[in-house]
Amino acid sequence: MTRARRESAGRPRRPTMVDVAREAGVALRTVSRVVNNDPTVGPEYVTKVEAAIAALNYRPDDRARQLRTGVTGTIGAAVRRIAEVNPELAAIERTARDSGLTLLAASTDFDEARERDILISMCRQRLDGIIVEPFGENHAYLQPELDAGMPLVAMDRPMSGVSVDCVMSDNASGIGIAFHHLHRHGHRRIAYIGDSERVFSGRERAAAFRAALRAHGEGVEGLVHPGEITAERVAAALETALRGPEPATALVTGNMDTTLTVLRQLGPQAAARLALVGFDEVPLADLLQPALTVVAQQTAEIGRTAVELLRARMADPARPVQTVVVPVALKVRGSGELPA
Amino acid sequence: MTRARRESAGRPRRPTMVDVAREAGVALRTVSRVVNNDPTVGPEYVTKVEAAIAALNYRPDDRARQLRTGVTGTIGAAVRRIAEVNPELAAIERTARDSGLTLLAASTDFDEARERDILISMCRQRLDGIIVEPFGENHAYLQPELDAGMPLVAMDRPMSGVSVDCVMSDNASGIGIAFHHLHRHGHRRIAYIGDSERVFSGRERAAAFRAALRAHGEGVEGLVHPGEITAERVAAALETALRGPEPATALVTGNMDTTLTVLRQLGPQAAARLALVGFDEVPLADLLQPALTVVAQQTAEIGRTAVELLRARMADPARPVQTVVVPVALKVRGSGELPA
DNA sequence: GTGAAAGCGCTAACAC
DNA sequence: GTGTTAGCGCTTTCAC
Repeated sequence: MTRARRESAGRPRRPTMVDVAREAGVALRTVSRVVNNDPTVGPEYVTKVEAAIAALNYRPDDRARQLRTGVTGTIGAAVRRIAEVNPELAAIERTARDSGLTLLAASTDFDEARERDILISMCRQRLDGIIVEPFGENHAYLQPELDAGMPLVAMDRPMSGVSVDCVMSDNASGIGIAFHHLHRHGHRRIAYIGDSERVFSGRERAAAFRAALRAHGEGVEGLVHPGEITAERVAAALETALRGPEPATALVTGNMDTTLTVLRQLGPQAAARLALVGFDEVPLADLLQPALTVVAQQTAEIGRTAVELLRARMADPARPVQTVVVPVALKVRGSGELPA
Repeated sequence: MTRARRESAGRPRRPTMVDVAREAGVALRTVSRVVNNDPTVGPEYVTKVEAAIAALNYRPDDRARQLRTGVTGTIGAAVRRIAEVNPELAAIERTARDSGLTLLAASTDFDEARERDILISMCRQRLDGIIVEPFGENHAYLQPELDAGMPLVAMDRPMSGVSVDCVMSDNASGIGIAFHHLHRHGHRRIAYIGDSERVFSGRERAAAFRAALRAHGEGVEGLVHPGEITAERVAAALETALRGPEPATALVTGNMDTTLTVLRQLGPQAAARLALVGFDEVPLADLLQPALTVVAQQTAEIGRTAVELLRARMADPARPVQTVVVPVALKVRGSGELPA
């Protein structure tokens, strides 16, 4: 009766294994064996079953298989942005695919509530594991899921409130490298503009820059400008850094958004004269004039490691929690080598 | 016994509705009602059940719900690249979310076999619908899925071998706009470099460019260069177009990859002198010198429409197949307004 | 209003 | 080797 109802609703019923078994004249179990390539099935049965499958256009229902076996063969990635340049995500996808895992990717969109919705939904779907580029400030609500055995790995930033595996860049070294590169090219007043210190990486990078200034006996005043990345805030920071009594001759930007905002605020002429090293790779950096010197994160390595950590956790839920720090690399292209 | 085995394997068992019902001292059905916010449950039952849920850290298993109800609440997007700038995908995600649908995004990665694997896998998962940016040349293998009622929408390109809803840009108009813009700025020898004519959009755009040339009484020889987008091929095309006896004074590029390859091949100085209009928006187009004039696709509109078409198809499997053509828009920024 | 029982489509015991 | 049976965790008839 259920069936009759559904058919009359307009949607054609899909054949199930039962239908295939009847069509082939074999038992349900045999069809299941053929579908799963069980080598212990007699070849004549294989032929019969495959014929029936083709005749009915049968497609196994993965949902039922997943419910029965308990595994989905799918891992989730909750990143701040899919649909933007995101080499970590690309590496995650590649690595997952190579491991025979399907990737379910979703954007948290810099929204704490949305991040929570997505993570909870992934848990309800009983995905085999989750990689998250955390955004929210408190993830204690995930503790029950972790207790229930859900494998979870943090990428780019650690999580607060729960203890999970994590892979991230060596932010402090990257800022140090940028500073020293400019210093070596003769600059003595070097300024920093970057993300808000409410954000983990913003905090780490601003602190590392202050440390670099102090290590060279320089004062900090007027040179370190963390904060929201808006045109107004960045313009004000540039004004302070470059127009004061002791103007900076070089600039380090703390992430890609900052770099682009700075370039747009300065305009092509001024930008071409300012020594600049950006943290994070920038698309088309090589086409700008001068081409942009950056400290690049090893994004492919980060994404790959995230999947490796996740797989290790899936294989052994009891293994100790691990944090992997990936080194960064300076890409010398021109803007960072301008003289003072 | 099964349970004991699984527990001994190290993975803690998650509580099910049965456990919640026992804990709360109510029937299974009542727990289901509470979980689904059925308003006909007595308030004291709601309290008891919610207490039990909290006590056990119960999370419903979506797989079981999906199997039972037949719907997943999830649509799939098989695009050529997630993890690259992909405004269509961003719009799909936004629109899907606004409709209460989860998005499962996967990269076909310009690989026909992979596209096939992904689409078949999405069908096996019985997703509620699929949006595909088709890459392969023959999708007849999807016919059984369509017959079985799987809603499917093509984006950016039509599909061959099956008849499905489609949303795409007005390629021909876009090329015409680019040509006329350069023509209006005094150029008479205008060349075209673009994607291979094996690709649908490459075919449409090259044909439109030839038509524009002819409409202005110009010859075609040496001016139209469709083909693979490699540094060598583009360099050769540039050589032919710009260094011949009648060198072109302006150039139309057929997609983003072509535009970037041309800019890299020319180098900053030569690029700054060539009148250029690109098809497709380019990241950081405003930061180049001169800023890049492009024919931009209305990507947000395309992604939104793809979801709308899919939802319409899900609601009414019998509705006639529809193709939506979205207009393009010229973005005047500098490179396309250089004199001859 | 609530509760018992059937069943979504599949896989895994177990006997044959 | 193959067939029968139970059950994954949930929703949904139906009687109460």
